[in-house]
Amino acid sequence: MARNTEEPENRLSESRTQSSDSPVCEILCVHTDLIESVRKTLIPGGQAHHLADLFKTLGDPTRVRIMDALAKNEFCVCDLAELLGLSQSATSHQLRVLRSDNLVKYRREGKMVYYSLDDDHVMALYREGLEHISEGRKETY
Amino acid sequence: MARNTEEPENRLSESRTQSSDSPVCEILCVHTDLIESVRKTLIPGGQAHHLADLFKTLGDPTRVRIMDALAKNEFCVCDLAELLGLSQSATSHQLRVLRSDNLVKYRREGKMVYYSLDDDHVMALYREGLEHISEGRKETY
DNA sequence: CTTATATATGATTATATGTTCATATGTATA
DNA sequence: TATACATATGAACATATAATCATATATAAG
Repeated sequence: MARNTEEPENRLSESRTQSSDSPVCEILCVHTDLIESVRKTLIPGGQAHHLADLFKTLGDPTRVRIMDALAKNEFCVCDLAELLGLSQSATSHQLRVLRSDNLVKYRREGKMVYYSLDDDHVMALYREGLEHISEGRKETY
Repeated sequence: MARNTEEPENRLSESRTQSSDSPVCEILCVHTDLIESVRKTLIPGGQAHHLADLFKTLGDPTRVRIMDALAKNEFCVCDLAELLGLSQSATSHQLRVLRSDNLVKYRREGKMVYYSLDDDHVMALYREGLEHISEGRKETY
């Protein structure tokens, strides 16, 4: 885990290399060893991109509302559109985005396609977000 | 919880009102009662917007990498910039975004400002996302 | 007060993206 | 095959946003 309680500890024992020639700290300002040690544990760029895509997919009000509806019941596209006041096209486009990140699954039944959350894991992710915003902060909207 | 296992149950006992006059299902195609019942439980638009903002904030590779670094240690802005290969300005801008959603907190120490994850809850949210993408799906990148 | 440095921020620009419109695909039925 | 309808999708457009650049603010030291 991270330590962010009291004072910086190992932080102070670092081999500082304050580059006093650069106007803004271009090379590095502090804690070389710490940086090098943490650098090895960082998420690879590809994974970061991938994870960002997942969150980005959830980062749209329409898709949140779709997720919220599907968290309560499975729905066909037309029901979803009616329920959320969206066009059929917009709904389908958004479902496609959710599908691409494996957030929802679907099953065909005749002409209709029923969508639902992909698994309980997705539900957990969604609820974790809900919890965060329910902590009494950022009372906008 | 949602039921999305076997066949639609209550779904079939609905008072269908298939509008056979509209070319594309504009009013509603199916399951009127279900829709009305679920509609009452839907997340309010403001909250949906708010939650989307939270996810959107996490939906950028740079911010994911910042979160990842802060999940391991607190860092001053300059360290973060060096660690992630970002400009000071870009780093600061992104930290501002993370701050606005209460994902990170900071403390001042002299000229420097140290950032860390806001709380363990944020860590849980981040890890929930990490888990999702680590399930062997979407092996792009 | 002046200088130096760490951080924050406004403006600009290039890129990404959500919706709409039109149309295509898939399925059922006559 | 032809028609109807549920869903999917490509193109276009308007809006959002991340990085850069320039500059402002904040703190420390002289």
